[in-house]
Amino acid sequence: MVLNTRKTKRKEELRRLILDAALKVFVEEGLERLSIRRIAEIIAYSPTTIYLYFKDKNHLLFELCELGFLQMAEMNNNLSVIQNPLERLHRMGENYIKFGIEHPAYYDLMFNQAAPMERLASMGNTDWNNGDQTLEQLKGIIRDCLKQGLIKKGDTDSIAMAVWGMVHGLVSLRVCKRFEKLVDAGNVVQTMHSALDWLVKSAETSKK
Amino acid sequence: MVLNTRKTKRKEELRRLILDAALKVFVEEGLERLSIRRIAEIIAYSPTTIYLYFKDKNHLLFELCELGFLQMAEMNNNLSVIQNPLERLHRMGENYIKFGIEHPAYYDLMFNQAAPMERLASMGNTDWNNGDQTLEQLKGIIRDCLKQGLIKKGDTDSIAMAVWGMVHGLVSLRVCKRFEKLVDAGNVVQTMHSALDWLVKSAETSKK
DNA sequence: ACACAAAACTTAACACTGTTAAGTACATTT
DNA sequence: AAATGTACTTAACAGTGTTAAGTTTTGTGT
Repeated sequence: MVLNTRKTKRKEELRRLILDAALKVFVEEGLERLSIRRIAEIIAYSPTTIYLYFKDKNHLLFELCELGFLQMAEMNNNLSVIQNPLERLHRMGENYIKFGIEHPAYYDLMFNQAAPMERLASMGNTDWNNGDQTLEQLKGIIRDCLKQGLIKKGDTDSIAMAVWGMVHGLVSLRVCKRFEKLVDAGNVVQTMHSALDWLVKSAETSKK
Repeated sequence: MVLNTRKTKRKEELRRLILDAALKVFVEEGLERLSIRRIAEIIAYSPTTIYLYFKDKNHLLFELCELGFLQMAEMNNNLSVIQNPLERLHRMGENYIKFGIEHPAYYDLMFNQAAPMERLASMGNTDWNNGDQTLEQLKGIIRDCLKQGLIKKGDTDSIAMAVWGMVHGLVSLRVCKRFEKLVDAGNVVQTMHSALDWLVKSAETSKK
């Protein structure tokens, strides 16, 4: 028993070592430079050893994704203290943008790359826990906004997808290097925020 | 002179043959299966021949992008007949969604993949004509909306990025297979449209 | 302490990828 | 007919993910 846990612990340690090395490479050098052999080199093991801990590269990338979602969820811890649902919605959007700007490699992997989703597909798993969880949080906030009459009436799901779609679209354009070609490089973040501001303000019920 | 044009014509023909083959592969089998060797096999030439017509794979992909933008621009030909700028805005969004749904491989290449943009970067070209052109068209429509007081006052650029961001975000989530994991597969397109409807309605000045 | 079994790890290889240097075959010009 | 230039190919390099088979290390029971 004790031996068993110690054994699994050792296994967990190398697993973690692999993930850390992978993280380091793809954050510092980009996803295209993240190869099995490159990871192996860093942790000073043979490339094939990695396959004893991860079924294939997609599985490894998927777990990096999970780490990313963990970090994103952490970033949203500051939401609970905000009383006003509309403000909470606004802040969630700002958090999202912040995450994308600060962790573009993570973001790309979590939302743009095909590889991590292929892991899900290969296991017959049709739903996507991490994405769903974040979306549910967003929907909850929007429901609160609707309940309190802070935004105009509408279908929760449609509004949620509109809001998420917009922030994702902005971050995605930036991460995929389409944004900076169209807006002055210095203004990118500012433009993203003012677009979000406009959206929230548009959705708001005119109080008067 | 005549010889010269005939010669360049022959060159153009093989160029086009390569692009067509590339198009066929990446539309039917996906971008990851589009390799130089695969193209060469289809056109029955040696792989290296392709390098006589395209500097590298990024240049080839960039030109596929251009074809995509051409097609997208064609799709927007139906805008000019619409008198009401707000309706025109709405339709432009619908066109965008339609394009993304009908040509996911093209869309991925045009907006998500790094490769085509690397061509621009490698040539020191910092701006992005095709994207800019589409964005300018959008801005023009928004300016018309503002001028006629059809939407609430706001900065043209911010509104443009909000609108483009949203439709791009939705299409992008769908193309990258994040959408269908969160919404019933049958409802994807419908959800996208109702999100767009909500946005346009929110932006609209309440007439009464 | 020793033999055996199981776990951990490596070597070598396969089938791919983009890309380039060098060589060949053919058409055109002189 | 010889020389030049164009079009194309062969062979190779350096890299990728991945697997089968072999080796080394570790743990266990006697």
